Amino acid sequence: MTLGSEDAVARPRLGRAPSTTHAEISHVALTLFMERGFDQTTIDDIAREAGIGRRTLFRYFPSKNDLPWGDFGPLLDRMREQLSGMPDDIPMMEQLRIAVVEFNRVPEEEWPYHRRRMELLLHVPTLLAHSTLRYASWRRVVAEHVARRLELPEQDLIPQTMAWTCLGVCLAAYEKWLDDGAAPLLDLLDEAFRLIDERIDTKVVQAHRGARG
Amino acid sequence: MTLGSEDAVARPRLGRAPSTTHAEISHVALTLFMERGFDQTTIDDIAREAGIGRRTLFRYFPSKNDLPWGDFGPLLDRMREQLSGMPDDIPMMEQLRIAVVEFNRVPEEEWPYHRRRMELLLHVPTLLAHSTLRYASWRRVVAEHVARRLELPEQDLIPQTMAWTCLGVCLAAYEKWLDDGAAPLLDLLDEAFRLIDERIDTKVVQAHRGARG
DNA sequence: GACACTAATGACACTCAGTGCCGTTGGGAA
DNA sequence: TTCCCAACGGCACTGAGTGTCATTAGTGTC
Repeated sequence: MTLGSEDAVARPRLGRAPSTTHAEISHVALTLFMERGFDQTTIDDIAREAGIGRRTLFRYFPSKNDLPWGDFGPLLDRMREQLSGMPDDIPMMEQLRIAVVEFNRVPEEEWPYHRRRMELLLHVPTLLAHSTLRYASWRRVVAEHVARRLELPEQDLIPQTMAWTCLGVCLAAYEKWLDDGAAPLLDLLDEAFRLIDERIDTKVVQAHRGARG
Repeated sequence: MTLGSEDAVARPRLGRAPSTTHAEISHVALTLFMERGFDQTTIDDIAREAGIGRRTLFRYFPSKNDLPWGDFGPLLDRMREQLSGMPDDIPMMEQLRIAVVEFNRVPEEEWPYHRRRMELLLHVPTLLAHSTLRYASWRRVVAEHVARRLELPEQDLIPQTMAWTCLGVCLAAYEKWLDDGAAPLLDLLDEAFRLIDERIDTKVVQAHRGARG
């Protein structure tokens, strides 16, 4: 859930060079969004501030809602690879915990932007809604892994529900991170997954017991 | 997750009478969306077909994305009441199952529309995204109940995660319902909740055992 | 039946997101 | 230098959503 690296990978030396990067535009947008609010910032404001044409901005990002996200695809690929390369002798929940924590690791220079990013994504209704589409591909990665691991079809109830649960855990950890501001994100995520791993099989039992006793 | 009753409750007999209802507009919209596709249907198309002005349509629904939903608020209130009035001697997961099944009960005359509605909400990206905002209030109701029941703060990890899990279960059941088309929705929901209730405490253990053994 | 009150309606104008089109720009290769 | 090609940016257009305001149509009163 971070912005990812610059786009400068290895251009096949042909045609005019790009005049900017996803990261640069995203940073400008994040700053303006935090200053004026998401709805009060127009695409023209951002384009002007970034020193590019409005039309160009829409070539980098398909919509205003995508601006805070930066470049999401590569991160997802990395997580998929990491999960599929995970040794089988690790318990599933632990695999998921490790992969999720790793997925959320952000280069230090991105930290201030990452906080703004998540602040916006979780609290601006429009962005909250749009995020669903990103989360859907993320959940897919989790569901795939769980399905493979438990030898079930991906569409089965267990992998699907597990993916939703993982997403919920992550978002709860993010909320906490934004709230108290002191604890490092990765610690919170790690802790949350351990807690769920430990309690997920007892919380329902507790409820039963509480009801029966 | 249905459209709910007509708006004709008990108008305080003053001023001009409304010329239509949420349900009526929603039905017109659902029909057009299914015929031409969501993106290919404009607000003007719907207003014209419903025989009202474009401006009037926006007084009934705040956005195009809200058209399939109808009137959601009252349903949510009903579920909240039902959960809070639930006897304590019923296990929590069973309480949730009953409330969720009841929440999804739809009057028979709504059935054909309900199918279109869910088809759209789950498969049109824009609507899928927008639904998040509705789901958020739904999750809140679940989280509130779980928190009260387990005597935890609502913001705690367990209630939050439980709410996400319930949402995931519901959506998985809905997907299945749309897919095979034969089984009644309420049966699928009931079945899914029972399955999760039964397996949620073993699935992780299975994974552990599978890994260790 | 005329009048007053009030709420719903619809027409108009406006902002802004997003798209298609097309001529321009500038870096690398021949 | 010239050619090639991708990135750029301007322009015009569609469609969602909003603010404003005059009009319409019920209800109660005289």
